[in-house]
Amino acid sequence: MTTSMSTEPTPRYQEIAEYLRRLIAASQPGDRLPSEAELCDRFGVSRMTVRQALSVLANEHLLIRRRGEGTFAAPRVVARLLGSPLSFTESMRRRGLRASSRLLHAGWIEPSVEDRAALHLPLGSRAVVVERLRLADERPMAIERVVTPPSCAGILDQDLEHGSLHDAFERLGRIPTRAQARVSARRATDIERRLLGLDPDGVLLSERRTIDDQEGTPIEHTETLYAAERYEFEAVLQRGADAELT
Amino acid sequence: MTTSMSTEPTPRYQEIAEYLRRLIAASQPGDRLPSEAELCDRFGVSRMTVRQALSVLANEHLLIRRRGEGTFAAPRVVARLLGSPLSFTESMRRRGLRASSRLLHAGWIEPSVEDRAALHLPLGSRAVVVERLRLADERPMAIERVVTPPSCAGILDQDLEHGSLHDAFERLGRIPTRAQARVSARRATDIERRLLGLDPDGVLLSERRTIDDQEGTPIEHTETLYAAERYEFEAVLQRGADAELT
DNA sequence: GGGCAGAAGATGTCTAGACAGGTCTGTCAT
DNA sequence: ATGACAGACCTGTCTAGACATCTTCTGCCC
Repeated sequence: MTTSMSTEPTPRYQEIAEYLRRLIAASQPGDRLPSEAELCDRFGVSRMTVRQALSVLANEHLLIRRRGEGTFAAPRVVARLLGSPLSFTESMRRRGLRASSRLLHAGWIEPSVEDRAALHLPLGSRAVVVERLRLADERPMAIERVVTPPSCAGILDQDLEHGSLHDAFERLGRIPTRAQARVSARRATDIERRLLGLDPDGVLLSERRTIDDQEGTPIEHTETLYAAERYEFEAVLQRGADAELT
Repeated sequence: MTTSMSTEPTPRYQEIAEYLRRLIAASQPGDRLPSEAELCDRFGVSRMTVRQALSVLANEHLLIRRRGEGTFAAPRVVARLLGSPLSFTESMRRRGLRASSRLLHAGWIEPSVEDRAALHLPLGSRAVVVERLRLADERPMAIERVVTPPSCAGILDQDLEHGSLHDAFERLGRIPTRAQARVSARRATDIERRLLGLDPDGVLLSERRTIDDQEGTPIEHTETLYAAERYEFEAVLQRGADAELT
C-alpha cells in the first residue's frame, strides 16, 4: 500500500473537515451529524483520522460531541475571535461560507472628534474613509466603516471589493500589530436595518477598534456593526503568571 | 452525596497535560519542551496518547509545535481583555466603581443540555446555580446566572451577596485559570428590563462563558446579561509571533 | 575552510484494531 | 401500564506500530 500521492497531498482529515464544514453550514444548529463510523465508511479511513477532523472542528466550536449520543452542529453562528488578526474572509471560510464585500463609499472626509483622537490627527487634518457591507454567502453580515490617516491614503488605490484591507496595509509597509477594541450593542436605525435585512427589532453588535502598526502609530479606526442575530464574538482568556494591570 | 463527579480515573493524556502545564509555567517562553519520544518513555504510553496531551495544550496556545524542530513553550498570551471578564468585581473596581450584588436565587437545578456540555456533566447529574443582580455603585448593571458542577457546591455556603464568586472558588482550591467567552446581543425581555431599569427599547449584551480551573476542569458556566446602554467590553490584542494558529 | 550529503531526530499523518463508558430503545416480566 | 434489563449505537481512551516530511547536526570530500 504505497500511498504515492507526492503532489502536495491535502491530509485526509482536512478533506473530511472541509466536508463537515459545508455540512454544518447547510444544517440547522443542533442537527445531528454523521457518526464517526459513518465517516470512516464514507471516506475509507480509520477512526483516528476521522476523530482528528472532528476535534479540529470541535475546537472551533463548529460542532458539539456528546459521548453516547453523537455529534451535532453547534448552536448558532459563532464568528470571530475578538480582536483576532483573523480576517472576516478567513473566519467565514472556516464556517463553510464565502465572504464578499459591497463597497458603499470610499474617499476623504473631515474626521470626527473620536476619529481624530483615535488616530492622533491634528485639528484640521483630513482623513480617508472606506465603508463596506460585508457579506457571507451573499447574506449581509456587517456594516464596516474604516477611517485611516492621510499617510495610509494608498489603500484607496487597492481592490476594496475583494481584497483584504489588512493585506493592503501590509503592502504599504504598515503591519497591523496592536489592536484595542470596544464592544457594545444598540438597536439598529432604519438605514442599518435595510442594509442588513433586519426585522424592526433588529439589534446591532458594535465593535469599535483602533489598530496600531509596528511602530505604534495608529493606522485604522473602525466601527463594524454586526447583525447580532447572525453574529457572535468569541474570546479566549488565559490567566498567566501576570496579573498585570494597565 | 455531594459528589461524585465521576468514578472514572483521570485519563493518562490529562496527566501528561498537567505535567506539561507545570513545566511550561516554570519555563521561559520559547524554551524547548520534552519531545514526544521522551514523553512516551517517561509516562510509558504510546505516541498517540502523548500527542493528544500536546494537542490539548497547543489549542490553548500554551505551546507551539514546529515540525522537524520540536515543541516549545508558547510566546506569551495572544489576547487579553482588559477589565477582564474573569471577574465583574475586578472590572468594576478598575473603572472606579464599587461592585455589589443582590442575590436572586441560589440552589440546585437540572442542568440544561448546554450547561451539561460546557461542564462535562453526565446525564442525570444535578448542578448548582447562582443568580445575582450585579450592581455598580448601587446601579444595576447586569443579570448573572452562574452554573457550577456538584464538586463546587461549596460556594453555596459562601457570602454571595458581597463576596466575589471567584474568591469563593479559590477558597475551595479551584483557581479560575482559563476562560472562553462568547459575546452576543439581543433585546431585553420585560423581566430583564424591570430588573435592570431599562427603557422599552433596552438592549442586552450577553456574555456566555466557561471557566476552567488550574487543571483544565470546567468549574463555571455563566451567562451575564449587561445593560448595553451602560456597559462595554474592552479588549486589547497584541500580535506576537502567532502567524501559525492552525 | 567551505560545501554538501547523509544521518539523526523531531513532528505530521494514518492504520486497524481494542476496551470502556454513556445514551437510547425495545422487549420481557411484573 | 410500568419498570428492569439487554443490546445497539455512539464517543472516549489507548496501543504499537508505519511512512512522510522537515530541520539541524555531523562528517566527509574537495
